[in-house]
Amino acid sequence: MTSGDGTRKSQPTIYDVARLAGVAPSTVSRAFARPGRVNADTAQRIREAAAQLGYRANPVARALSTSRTRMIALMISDVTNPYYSELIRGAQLAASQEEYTVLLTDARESDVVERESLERVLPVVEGIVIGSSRMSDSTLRVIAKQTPMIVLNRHLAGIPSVVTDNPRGVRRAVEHLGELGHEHITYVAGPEASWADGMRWRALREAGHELHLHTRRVGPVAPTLQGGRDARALLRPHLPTAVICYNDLVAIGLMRTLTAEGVRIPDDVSVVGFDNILPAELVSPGLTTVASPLRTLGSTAVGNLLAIIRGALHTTDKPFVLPTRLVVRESTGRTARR
Amino acid sequence: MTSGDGTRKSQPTIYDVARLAGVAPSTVSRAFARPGRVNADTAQRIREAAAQLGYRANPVARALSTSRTRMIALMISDVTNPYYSELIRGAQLAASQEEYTVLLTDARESDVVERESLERVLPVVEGIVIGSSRMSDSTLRVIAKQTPMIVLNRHLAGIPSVVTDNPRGVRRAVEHLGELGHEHITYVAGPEASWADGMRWRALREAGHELHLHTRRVGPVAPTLQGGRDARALLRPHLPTAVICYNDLVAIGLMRTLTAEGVRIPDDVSVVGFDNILPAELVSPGLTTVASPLRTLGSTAVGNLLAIIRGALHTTDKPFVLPTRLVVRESTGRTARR
DNA sequence: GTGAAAGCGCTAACAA
DNA sequence: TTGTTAGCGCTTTCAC
Repeated sequence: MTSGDGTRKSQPTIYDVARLAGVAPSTVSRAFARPGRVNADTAQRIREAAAQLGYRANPVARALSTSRTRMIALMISDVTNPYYSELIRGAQLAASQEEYTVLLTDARESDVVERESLERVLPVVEGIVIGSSRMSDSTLRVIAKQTPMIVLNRHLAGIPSVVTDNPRGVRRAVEHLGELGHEHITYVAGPEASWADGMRWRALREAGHELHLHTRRVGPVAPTLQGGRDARALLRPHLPTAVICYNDLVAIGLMRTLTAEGVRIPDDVSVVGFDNILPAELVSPGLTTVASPLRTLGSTAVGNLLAIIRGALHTTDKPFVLPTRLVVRESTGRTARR
Repeated sequence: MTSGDGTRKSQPTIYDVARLAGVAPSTVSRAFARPGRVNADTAQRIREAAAQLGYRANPVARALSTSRTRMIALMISDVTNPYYSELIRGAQLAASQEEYTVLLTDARESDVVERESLERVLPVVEGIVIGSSRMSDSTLRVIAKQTPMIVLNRHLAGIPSVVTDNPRGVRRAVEHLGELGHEHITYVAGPEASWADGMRWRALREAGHELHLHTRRVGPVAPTLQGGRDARALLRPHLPTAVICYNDLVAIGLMRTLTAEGVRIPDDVSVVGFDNILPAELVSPGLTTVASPLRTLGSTAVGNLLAIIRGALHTTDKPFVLPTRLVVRESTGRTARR
């Protein structure tokens, strides 16, 4: 079969190798799959023949008969968000270690796109990690029934998950702010559907209570730069001295708006984010943030997924918790006011 | 076949649908592939049967018999680099429009990883776009012989490519600097293997010549933040008043180092980058940069690739050129010195 | 240890 | 227009 410009020489098949090596095709197959079950010298002949012909197994054919494609899907809401860069990297790392390929499905912040790309990808992959999704818990459960699945930063009873230790991270941030003399902390909330958002706010309230700091919640806003800009309006009429934002993007958007108004950070207001994405260290002042181990998040998820695919029965229903740490930069400081 | 926890109910096949609809399997196949060639009511029956069973064609089986997987590969050197975020987005956009899936292969800045992931992915895809690659021209040509291919920001005789209009962009940057009173411009070079680097430096020299500005080249440095930091040392003993960097990351790295030293930007030195990645607008001062239409770059590449796959004979050998534009922010200004 | 043969689910001739 | 029949390239019993 030809296509495009010119003829593509079709790859040699297992039959070509078999003929050249003087064995049956099934023996060739065996030689690759279970080298132990074939005579040493036969195997040698086969390997030589294969090398000579430049034989490469056709993964599609293999997948058809074994129904193992050696592909997994990673579903995220927006490739463009720096949050996912490191996560993708981690996922790829873990996958390639076991010779798996990861199919990125980017929802582009749209649920119809999410559905479509999922449908396209689902029948091809052996499992899926949900990096983020707009789908409801029940929809996800339906899918999990069909294919191995693991979710990130979300808790779904019965479905294995990997999450970051929000409570501890928040606690550290609150302590930090407390030490700097702040008495009130305002939380700028992210999407209500976000499990992490709920966790963060709850942890903040609790930590505030324990440490005798007042906490308040405004929002929700979109988890984007624009969301951060929008948050400015929610901070009127009295600008708080300390605010913790749903994520770094929101924090950065807010900081920029504030700075443009002439508000000084951290002198007038301290700002804290979540995740520690690359821009957090690039902006001025540098953003203090509760860092997630993004890369590890990706690799752990894939590692666990692969284990499940291999047949591991994930006994525990508890989420796999990854540690966070507070990265202190210049966006937080002792308040001049009050 | 079961796997993992519990039994996965196997998907209905074309045979199930055929039986339920009371037709031959091939008719079912036809009904989906060429609805025109089947009776309206037969088609209707088939569709109903399929819907009732929840039938979904098995893409693997389809791919095996047609040798069309509806997948293409996008090869990049580093997912973590913000440069690729928008590019990936564009590629996905164009691909999903034609119901193709894109396989991201991330070289992680390593040539062995690049080779491996390419090998794994090549037999599965119908074509490949080279976003960036360490491979030599001749190696790429060998691959191009086997599969449709399109390269970005690189010129390979006989292989279709999409590039950004560096000359014009550089020209605009130089004019801008000239208007601000600068008389010397230093170029911080990127990787020597980079085609874009050569283009940029050459265009800079030419523009400088025409506009009677002195130009100088230092480097090369790595195309990263660290590269930008390293570039600082190359700017001794006399800090130039204007520098153009290979890309935004280098420019940002350099700016940060400079700022940390107390050098004022743009008062002491003006800095220009390339690409206009997200952080360029986030840093302070905002980075003046020659913007590439990143998303369009990705979508154009994929669009052209898909056209070739469909059998378009790409008559022209000339690269497809995309326009650039100068985005002026705060990192450039009138020099105080001289 | 090796070969023969059937089959994975779909498409593509070729007949009818 | 529809059904019949071979495959696509590989894996996997099951004999030998």
